[in-house]
Amino acid sequence: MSSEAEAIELTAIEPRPAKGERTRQTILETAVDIASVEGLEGLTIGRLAEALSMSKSGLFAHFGSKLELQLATVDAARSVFIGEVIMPTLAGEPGLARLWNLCDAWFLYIQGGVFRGGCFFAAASAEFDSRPGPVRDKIAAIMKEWLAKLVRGIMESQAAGHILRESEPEQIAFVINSLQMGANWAFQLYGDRQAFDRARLAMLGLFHENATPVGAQLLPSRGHIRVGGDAD
Amino acid sequence: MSSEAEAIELTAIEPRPAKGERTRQTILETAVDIASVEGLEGLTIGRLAEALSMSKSGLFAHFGSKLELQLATVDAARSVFIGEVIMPTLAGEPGLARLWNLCDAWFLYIQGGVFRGGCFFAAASAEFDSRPGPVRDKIAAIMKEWLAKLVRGIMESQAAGHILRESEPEQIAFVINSLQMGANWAFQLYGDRQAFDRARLAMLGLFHENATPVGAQLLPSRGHIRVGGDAD
DNA sequence: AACGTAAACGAACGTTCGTGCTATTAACTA
DNA sequence: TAGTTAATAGCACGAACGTTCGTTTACGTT
Repeated sequence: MSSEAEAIELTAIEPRPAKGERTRQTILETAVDIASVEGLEGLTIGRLAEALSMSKSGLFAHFGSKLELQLATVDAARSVFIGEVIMPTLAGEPGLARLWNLCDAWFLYIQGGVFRGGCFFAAASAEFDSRPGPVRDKIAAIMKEWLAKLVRGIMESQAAGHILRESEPEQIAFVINSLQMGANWAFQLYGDRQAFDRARLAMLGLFHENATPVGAQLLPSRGHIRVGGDAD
Repeated sequence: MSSEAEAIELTAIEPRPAKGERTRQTILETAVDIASVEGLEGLTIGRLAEALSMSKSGLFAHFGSKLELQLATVDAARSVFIGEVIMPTLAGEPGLARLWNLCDAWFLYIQGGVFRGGCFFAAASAEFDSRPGPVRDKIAAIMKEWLAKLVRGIMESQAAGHILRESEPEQIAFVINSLQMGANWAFQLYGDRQAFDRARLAMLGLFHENATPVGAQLLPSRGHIRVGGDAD
């Protein structure tokens, strides 16, 4: 883990980051970009160095091993995800409206092409789901964070009286996540932008099924989502 | 493509397959197994040869290039999928019952561990969705076959009066596929067998939403599916 | 301005990758 | 059973992999 870096960051009284840390950040930005397309194994030190116009060895010294590079890359992707999806939806009071915004932010995150290869973690978990080790563990933990975030949002909506108490939060979270996976899959493989409308439509249906009357009023009307745009 | 092999198979009047074809088949069985775990890029000629206790060059001669090996492997996986999911559900008359059986066969195909790495095509499409070329094209085409199969099943159910005419088949097929992706993802990453129950439950809900009264009677009752078993 | 450290480089390592050759063995045919 | 073709092995190649080394450049501090 990056305990060393964090310890340094804590002891230091926030000076402007050292040269090394700055390039490390630059490296990781490119690493995330490459890994989202080529995968975390396809992310090669040589290729990464070439993309950054620096030497393999100079780059390598920042991480010490490929494994550490992969872990750092996953961490960097997590930061991007948090900044892109989580942070913008922290404002607003807990409830169904905020939950919908969170889900919507996820779609925007994919549609906006934050990662060139689509959802970084969908790709990474597919790549590492059969490769035991620290990388897999980290990816699994991060995705659990996301699922837990969804579950929490659903429970908050229940507490606010927006979602039926008898609905099971884990079940709803599973379906939300599945629709996101499905949309990302269709978009990546076919460039199908309709998939986002389909997923949103299905998600709206899911929410309406489980919403109380007061909760239902917080959702956009079904008519606002039209499945159209480019097929194939 | 395997046009050469097919031509040979057609001109011959079905004698027992020649030695070459037999070993080619053996190679592909192992190739599919490895690729489902390590991916189609991780499927290395050296590793494959070692797993089969044969020489790299001897194995290589069967395909002529890595690309052809990958294409043949994808084709072989398709055959397995057809034998495991499609064929068993060809019997029975078109309608909602058969459609449900088809979806159920898919879950059994994953739960049964037909491929060690889970759904071969889910893994393959995630791996190649950002790598243009013949392999990607083939995977995309095969997955389109599957989606088309689902759409056809839904349309047949509409024709049989089991599914509402105003329901859009493509939308339903998208959700079915998403739930399958989601279940496969959760099972591969967390070993979560509950995910199958969750996906089945959601799918049953989807079908009930879109079913006519007569169609609804063809579905298993919601109570038959209990979410339980091992959590992670 | 000079020093000490941190960062980047260039070259080389042992492997493994995919892909050609040329033999040699095994399988089918006459 | 002999002869021919098909199948497999052996070896070598250039390139790229992750990693290590010693050296050189650049930065940050007194």
